[in-house]
Amino acid sequence: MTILRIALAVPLHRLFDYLWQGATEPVIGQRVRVPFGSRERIGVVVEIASESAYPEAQIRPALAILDDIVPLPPDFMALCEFASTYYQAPLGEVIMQALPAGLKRPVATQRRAKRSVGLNAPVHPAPHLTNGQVQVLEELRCAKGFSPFLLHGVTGSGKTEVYLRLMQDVIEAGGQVLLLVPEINLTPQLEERVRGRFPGARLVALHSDLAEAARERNWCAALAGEADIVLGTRLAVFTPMPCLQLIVLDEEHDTSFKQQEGMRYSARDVAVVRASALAIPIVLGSATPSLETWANAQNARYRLLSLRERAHSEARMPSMRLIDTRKVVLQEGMSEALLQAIEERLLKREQSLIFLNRRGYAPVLACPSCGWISNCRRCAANLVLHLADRRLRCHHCGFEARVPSACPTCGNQDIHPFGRGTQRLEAWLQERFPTARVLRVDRDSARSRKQWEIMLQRIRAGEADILVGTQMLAKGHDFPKLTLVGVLGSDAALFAADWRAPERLFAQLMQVSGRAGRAEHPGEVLIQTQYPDHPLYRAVAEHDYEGFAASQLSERKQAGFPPYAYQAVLRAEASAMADSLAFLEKVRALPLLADHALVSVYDPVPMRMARLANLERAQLLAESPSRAALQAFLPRWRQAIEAIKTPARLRWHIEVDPLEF
DNA sequence: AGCACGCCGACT
DNA sequence: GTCGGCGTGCTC
Repeated sequence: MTILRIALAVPLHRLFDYLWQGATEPVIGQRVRVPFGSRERIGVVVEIASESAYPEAQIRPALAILDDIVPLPPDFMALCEFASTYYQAPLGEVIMQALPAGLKRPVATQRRAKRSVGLNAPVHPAPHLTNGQVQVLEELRCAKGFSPFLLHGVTGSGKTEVYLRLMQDVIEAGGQVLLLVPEINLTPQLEERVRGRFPGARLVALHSDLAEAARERNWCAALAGEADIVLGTRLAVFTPMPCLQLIVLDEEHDTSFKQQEGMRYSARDVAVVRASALAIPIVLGSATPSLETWANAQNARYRLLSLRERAHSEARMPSMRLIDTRKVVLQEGMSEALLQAIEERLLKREQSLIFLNRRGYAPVLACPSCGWISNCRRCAANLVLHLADRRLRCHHCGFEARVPSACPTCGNQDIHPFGRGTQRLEAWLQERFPTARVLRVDRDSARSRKQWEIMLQRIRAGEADILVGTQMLAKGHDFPKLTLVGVLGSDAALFAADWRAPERLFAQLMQVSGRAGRAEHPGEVLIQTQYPDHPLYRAVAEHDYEGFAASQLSERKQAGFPPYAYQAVLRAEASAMADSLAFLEKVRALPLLADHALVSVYDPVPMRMARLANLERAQLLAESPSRAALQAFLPRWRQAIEAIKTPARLRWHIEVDPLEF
């Protein structure tokens, strides 16, 4: 008797046994079509056994073993098993989320083995390396077996060139490379640059924007070993690659590497585990590494490599100025110094960027006579005024309403927008500098990837003088004519309840500063703040990541926060907060905590965004100074929670290593 | 998660 | 009299 133990995409932490009566010999990692309940499903063979613990009469025969693709390789299966255990996610869901949609459907759709057309990218010659790059490469090339590296280098220091050289070695030796980038960075520019350097190699992209057929084609090319380079976002960390010999993860601090739905994994952490299991090198790159990664570099778990200078020796670091807004008169939130700096750029036909991380016209609409403010009825959040299309919008759930002409509570016609967003700033700047071409770049003006591409091109071509943008504009783009960056409204993050906010603010400010002045033009950064003496701003002004990181890490150590503690949260959501909290109280009272002395479980608390899309959310934090202790606790905890009878319509999930609370 | 089965309210 | 609401339980 041949029993196939099958992983299916259901939220159950178990495998399903099926009888195999076919002529072919089954192999672990093959896809199978099986009857499941009243319908058919695709699953993956995880184990092959000669008997089953399940009542024999209830075992159904598997319908077919699918051989349209080669079996998923053992290292892929092992990676999924790791993720399943580490993140407390059912193995079937982990495996199936890694497959393209077409391979999960039980009805066989027509698949054409069409080769993706290699775009004829212009060939880019390899530039000359700086001394720093040469040194770093020398060290990287000595790597044997599992070697995690942190490549720390300021914007423009030439990290990408280092990746490309390293990739070249691997490709020439016949290996595959996995190049992971944050969502926003996956632009045709990067793809073209990589293609241009390896005209003979096959590069495939894997990200969520890809059409289903293209994604499947690319994924299959990776699995078949035909793709030399896989360039992808977080989901690509699970791409099966039989000859994988190098992983590069750029902008490792970027939070888009964290999956926020379903299995909430960190693609960066999974990538490191994958490299470790395969005994291959992995390079994490960043100008502002996450504190977790920095701590790993400090304690020598990762090897730290630094690029200290910009690759164009004539391109100096931008000069940084903090403008104390307590002492100056502001016009629409802008200081005279900043306005003057913009004016100068206009005269010199250079570009300015005003960074304001707040979309819309104004963050809230309010009635001064009765105190009404525009609230989302589904969330604990304000409705943001978007004057461009006269709508009030919730940035959390997407709820929209038209702008009322009078206060809905008291009828007062004199309601006002409060605060400032990018739209308001754009309008004002256009009025203030009537001959300048003002371009706003945020998620509203650059809705699709296509629109975003067009905007990037226009900026690069010098078709805009003043850019007003959110963090969209901060990340990894080269604007040769941009020499001034102004930062507005960043003080709020200094005092946010979220203890990771300073880390994010620092990274954001360094990143946006990096937009100023590349190539031959020196850059200038003006940060408007009421706290010019705050240590975070001082560190930013001095380009002092290391000092900032050291002080943050010592604070974290003092407070017992990650990376000096390991965390998992249990989150519950229901239509009433009382239900969510009551459920978590029940979990809190579970007796098994006594067995896990090194694990603490705190009291249930409402989440920071307590109400989202009509769901009231609360959470319970589990914490331990030992990752092993937490990992031992989690499966037992999860099982005990599963046994609790949950009130109707209450949903819960566990998130390991949460980034937000 | 689906999807069936099952038991109570307003409709042709 | 039935269509359908979503609570409950099961899936090898």
